[in-house]
Amino acid sequence: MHETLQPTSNECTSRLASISDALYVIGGKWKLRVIVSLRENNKRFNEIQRSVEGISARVLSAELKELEINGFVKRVVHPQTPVVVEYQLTPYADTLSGVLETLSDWGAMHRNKLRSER
Amino acid sequence: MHETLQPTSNECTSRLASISDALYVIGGKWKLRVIVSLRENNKRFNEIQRSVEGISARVLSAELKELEINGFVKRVVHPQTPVVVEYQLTPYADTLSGVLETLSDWGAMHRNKLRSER
DNA sequence: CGGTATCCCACAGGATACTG
DNA sequence: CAGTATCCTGTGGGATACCG
Repeated sequence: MHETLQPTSNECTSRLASISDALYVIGGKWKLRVIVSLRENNKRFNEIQRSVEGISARVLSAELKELEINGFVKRVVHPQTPVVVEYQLTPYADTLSGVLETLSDWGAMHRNKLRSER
Repeated sequence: MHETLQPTSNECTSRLASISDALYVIGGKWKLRVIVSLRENNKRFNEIQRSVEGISARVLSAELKELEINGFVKRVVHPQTPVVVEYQLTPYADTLSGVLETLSDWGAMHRNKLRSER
């Protein structure tokens, strides 16, 4: 059961498909950033918008809807006055922890590499 | 040194930045797919194009250039006749292994989840 | 084969204004 | 605050043709 020295072509072809599957739901410019913001305990619409630099209300609204449809986010309305809306990550969103971790670790490493090169 | 139960807000803010850094170079529709294809030992232009479903020559050409600029790919010309061009992943591209692995694992898991739900 | 050149357009997404 | 509506632009990227 030795592994990962050099994956076979078939293994890699399926990797290509799996990567595509992943990118289909969490790809794009904003999805992961919004999720990370939610993990940061930004739960309110405007909080999220402020923390995700550059996203517009219209786009954030759309992204949150997609994330909800795909089971990552739950929209909770607290019927007080004034009404408070809260976005929560679902347990399913936690399955992304590994992805987020390796990606942000890599991003940090890459940034450091660039800095040290200049 | 316990960790990762609930990251602090600051840790997460920097995660947001790191994720953005990562997405800046490997985000977008094609970058990771092209890299995976190269790992699959597709080294020739047309091989890559055939394996990455849907990519056009123009776009693949542009992606390969960006990947080269960012240090993931090396373009090697073998001066035979006819000339053969080969694209190779650099050692630096290997630093993406973890990202690719978690992402494709997650993609496979997600696909299975969707299938079992229908 | 390994691309480049052109042309074109759908659509992601920004800006701004507005609403309950 | 939590969005929606409108309008508009940029550009990612497809199609096709062509070249050394």
